[in-house]
Amino acid sequence: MRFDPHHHHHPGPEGGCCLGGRLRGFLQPCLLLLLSQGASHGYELMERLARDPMLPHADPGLLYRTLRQMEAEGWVTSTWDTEGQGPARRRYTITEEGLEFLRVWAARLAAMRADIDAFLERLERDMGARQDQ
Amino acid sequence: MRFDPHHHHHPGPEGGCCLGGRLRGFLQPCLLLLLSQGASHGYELMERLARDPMLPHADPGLLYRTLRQMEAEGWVTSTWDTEGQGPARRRYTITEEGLEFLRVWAARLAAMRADIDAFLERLERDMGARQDQ
DNA sequence: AGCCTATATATGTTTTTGTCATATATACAC
DNA sequence: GTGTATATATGACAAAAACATATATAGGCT
Repeated sequence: MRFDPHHHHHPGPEGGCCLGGRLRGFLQPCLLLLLSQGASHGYELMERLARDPMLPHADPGLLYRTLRQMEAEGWVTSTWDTEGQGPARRRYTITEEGLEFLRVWAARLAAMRADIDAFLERLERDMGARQDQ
Repeated sequence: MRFDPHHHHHPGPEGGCCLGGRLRGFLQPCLLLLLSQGASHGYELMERLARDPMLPHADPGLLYRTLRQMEAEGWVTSTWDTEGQGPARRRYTITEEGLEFLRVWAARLAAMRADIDAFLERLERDMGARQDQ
């Protein structure tokens, strides 16, 4: 079966992380997380994202562009890989700066989690009070 | 002292929620939360956001446009308020649909929180393993 | 009257991010 | 050859946010 990016339709609550599309720039740490486990190329990263229930699906256009941007930023480096069958792959490797950026994202996410908690608590209190009326 | 939207510069970790700007469309539930506590107008909402350490600061342009959008969506209604001194205010009142939308956001935030947890846990495991090498 | 500040709303432009569609090329199976 | 899988890339567009600016009312001060 061909990998079809148009079979996206977020199948519901069963699988797929809901942060993609909502949390700005979240694709970058997701790609860095995968690359921290070993070098890879765009098509494979796309498949790994699609298979992984903890990570959001990515549009191919966005994915390839994001990888190029990350290279420009210095988070990854790339080399052409012509070994193996099929068309040439651009093989991406994470850099030390990329790992550092991933740690920055971790701190950012922890802070966001705290903010979400505070917001939800307040909402619950307010909405609860509203029902009591 | 005049209310200056350009004194934004996110003063650091001391105050202000970091979700603004990162979480797409988050301004809407923030405004609805404030409006659920009573009708208000744009300028006042802006000041309340700026004062509230749990909510993100909003650019005036974005805030007024967002309020008009929310009215088009049916989450709020507005009437001109010419009482009191100064220029006329557009007074916004939350609707039943607005409250419902706020509940939808609550569910969305809870799901995002869970996804952040999962991501951070995995990151910690992976980065921990990397250090052990 | 003229000027400044506070109050209040609104529009215009640009950047970033994400979505959707499409183009291009290699290689293998039939 | 035709079709499918693999692989990368670009173009057009939409939404949200950031940044800049425009407009108007009203009160205080000189």
